[in-house]
Amino acid sequence: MTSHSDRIHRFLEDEIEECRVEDVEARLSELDLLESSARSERVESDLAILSTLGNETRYRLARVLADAEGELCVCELNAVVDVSESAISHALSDLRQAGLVTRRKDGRWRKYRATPAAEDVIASLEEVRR
Amino acid sequence: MTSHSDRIHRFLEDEIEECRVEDVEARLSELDLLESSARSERVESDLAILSTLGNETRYRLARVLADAEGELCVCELNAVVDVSESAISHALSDLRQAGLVTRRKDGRWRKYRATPAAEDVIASLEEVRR
DNA sequence: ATATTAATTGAACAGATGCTCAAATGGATT
DNA sequence: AATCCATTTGAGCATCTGTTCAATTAATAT
Repeated sequence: MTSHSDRIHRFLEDEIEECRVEDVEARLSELDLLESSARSERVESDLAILSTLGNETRYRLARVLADAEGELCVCELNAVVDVSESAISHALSDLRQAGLVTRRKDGRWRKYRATPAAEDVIASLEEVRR
Repeated sequence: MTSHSDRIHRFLEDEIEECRVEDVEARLSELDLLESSARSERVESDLAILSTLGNETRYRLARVLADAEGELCVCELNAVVDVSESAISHALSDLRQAGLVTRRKDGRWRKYRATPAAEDVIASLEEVRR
């Protein structure tokens, strides 16, 4: 920990003319503030969303559901993503847990739908590409 | 593959009154269209962004950089994220490869900055939370 | 030139992840 | 109730990931 402070000290000496212990401490607490604004609750939920979508099978399922603008049956998703039924079921379960899809039972069929969260994140990626 | 078609056939029989082979084929090609609109080039870049941000160390670094609204030195990031220098360096390298941060050399210091891509995706997660 | 320091790179390894197979569940039909 | 079928669940396993340690690179200072 002290080695961090030392390095910050030398860094600040390069950046500003004079650097005192107080300056280092001030900078460190600014940085702490930036970090802590990433509240742990939020971090957890963001990480769940990002890491869940960061897998090809789950990403494709989420995209198809978002693009479908309505519900799709598991059997339809099965026809579209090329892994086993079991893998799709696992993937949908993960997506559901991350709040990215919802499920509705309809007789023996199960119908899934993308949530606004999934739509927003996917839309932002579209945005990123201009 | 035929088992998929069979299941879709039964599904469509449940959904609409009459279901012919053409209906199944029509539905399958609609689904194919949805899937293929996820162009492979795009899929690759989206997956890089999502899976890169979907790790706590990299996510925290990206957030701090995005919130900083300017560049930060590696030594500053080091003070903020609690893993080894080496791990931070690896993480920054991954973020850079995914187009989420840029690097500038300044003497012996290296300064990183979040890209608009990182800012957009992180902002969309903020949005998701209302 | 030599030493010091900031940052990066590569190897190695523990732990996480994502898939498939087999079995289980629960609705609908006979 | 017995069977069929869509989907889910759990176990097992190969692969991928993320970290640390040790060594390296490159810029500065002595």
